[in-house]
Amino acid sequence: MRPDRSAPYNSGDFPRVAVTVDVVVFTIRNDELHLLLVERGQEPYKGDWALPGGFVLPDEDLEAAAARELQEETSISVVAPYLEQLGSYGLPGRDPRMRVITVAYWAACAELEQPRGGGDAAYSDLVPLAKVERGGIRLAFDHRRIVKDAVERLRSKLEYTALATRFCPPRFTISQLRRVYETVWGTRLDAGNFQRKIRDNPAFRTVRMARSPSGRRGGRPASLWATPKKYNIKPVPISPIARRRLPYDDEGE
Amino acid sequence: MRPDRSAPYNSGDFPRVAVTVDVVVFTIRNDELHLLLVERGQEPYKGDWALPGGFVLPDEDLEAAAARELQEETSISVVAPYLEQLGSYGLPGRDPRMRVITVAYWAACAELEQPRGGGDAAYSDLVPLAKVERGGIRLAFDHRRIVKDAVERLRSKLEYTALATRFCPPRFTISQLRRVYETVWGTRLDAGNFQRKIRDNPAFRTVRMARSPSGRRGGRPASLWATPKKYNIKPVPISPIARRRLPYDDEGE
DNA sequence: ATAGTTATTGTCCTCTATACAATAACAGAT
DNA sequence: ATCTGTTATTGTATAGAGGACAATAACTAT
Repeated sequence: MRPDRSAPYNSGDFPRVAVTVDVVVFTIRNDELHLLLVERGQEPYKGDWALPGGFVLPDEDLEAAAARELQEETSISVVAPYLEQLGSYGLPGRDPRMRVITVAYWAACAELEQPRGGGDAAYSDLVPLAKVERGGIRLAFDHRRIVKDAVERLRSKLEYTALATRFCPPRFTISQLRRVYETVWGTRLDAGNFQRKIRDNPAFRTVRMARSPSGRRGGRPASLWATPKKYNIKPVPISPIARRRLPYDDEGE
Repeated sequence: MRPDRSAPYNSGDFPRVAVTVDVVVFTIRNDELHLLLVERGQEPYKGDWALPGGFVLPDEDLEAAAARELQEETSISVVAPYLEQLGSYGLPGRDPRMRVITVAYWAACAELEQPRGGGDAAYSDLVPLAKVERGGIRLAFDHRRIVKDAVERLRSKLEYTALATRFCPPRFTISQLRRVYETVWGTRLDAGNFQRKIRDNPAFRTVRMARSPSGRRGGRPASLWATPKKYNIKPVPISPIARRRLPYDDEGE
């Protein structure tokens, strides 16, 4: 007997579930991809790390809820974050207390301030993704799975959008942008070819007459580029070593 | 005042929402892309068409719920359907009766039986997508939006996966496969080049020694291919006229 | 055998990605 | 000022992918 969608609702004739949003917040710090996590102060999973998140409010859109969680956890310093829905996770038992379905989002932010420890929410911190992937961090609920999916989405999205700019300040050089790709993909890219890719791609825009100061060690000053408003760009593989693909592995029929 | 995720739950301390799944079922019939829709027998939106869907049961995974809805609506005839989560839709007010968040899925099926009219659910039918896109079908709730997103995902996914095979019977010819691409994308593809793409792509597998009978009008018999187990393939653009892309349109900075 | 039809392979040509070399424009030391 | 080291940017040559279109193969029907 399933409740029929087309029947009139009687309050209480549908299963009781709670809906939350969780956000995987990515940022780059010291040329390393980081994740924003909060330490759980309560059971279950007390002492483990978790994604920032919480209930969706009665009159709040899902994306608004995700944006709110992002704001609450990162204070004022978020400059034009990119926020996208990742998917929903609702395995029965993923939360031992009750049926909770979570709508996961992920965000890409330029340099974040160091999260202040306590406050309303639990203690929060930026954690290197490498540490999480290596298993050096205990994650609550099914958050490891969510992080894994988010990372895959992020890496893949760099290939065919201008999203990488969201990890950069409003004005940046092509070298800085290249570092983003190299950091997120864990590869090295040919500087010359990368330059050309960006220059010729209409999704990326240069700022006239603007040049960055030369670095501490000299070097020709680079011209400055600005983050575009939209992220979809011609699906031009960015790079010489375009992201390494796993070998194809369809086993038999 | 937001309910804090890390606080212990008291039953009732979280907002009351219902969670449903809706499924966008695609199939190809007579070289035309069709959608499975059900006619609503109750208010709201009585008489309009809606996606098949319903509540998620208390101990049911989201994907299981979607698979169940797909089964219930298509009877036994679904051969190895492809089912994937599309995303969640939860704008307050999308259902006038109460707060309902729906997790949308989409499916690609080989030829379906003609849906039997009444039964447990409302009257259901296969509707040409073209008719929906043209506005010739009134869709309930935000289902038009969901369909739009699903169509975009489907079209895009054909580009870099072997998903198109799911619209074919277990054994098919390359020409049949090409018709799938042409139908879904609304384009014409060069038969020779398409042939080569499939032949050289390790994701697609031919069946040794098997040949299709020649058509009613003669013609060289084609060799037969089988649907692969996995769908991810090298991201080789399938085609000469690889799917038309919209021109890039980032306006100013 | 001939014509009509569909499947499959060949050919040529253009465009793109890549490796790698060369040049440009700076800082700092001499 | 000149030289050296460093970073940015442009050039060049080559291999490969994708596409237009021609040619061949293998059937059915007459």
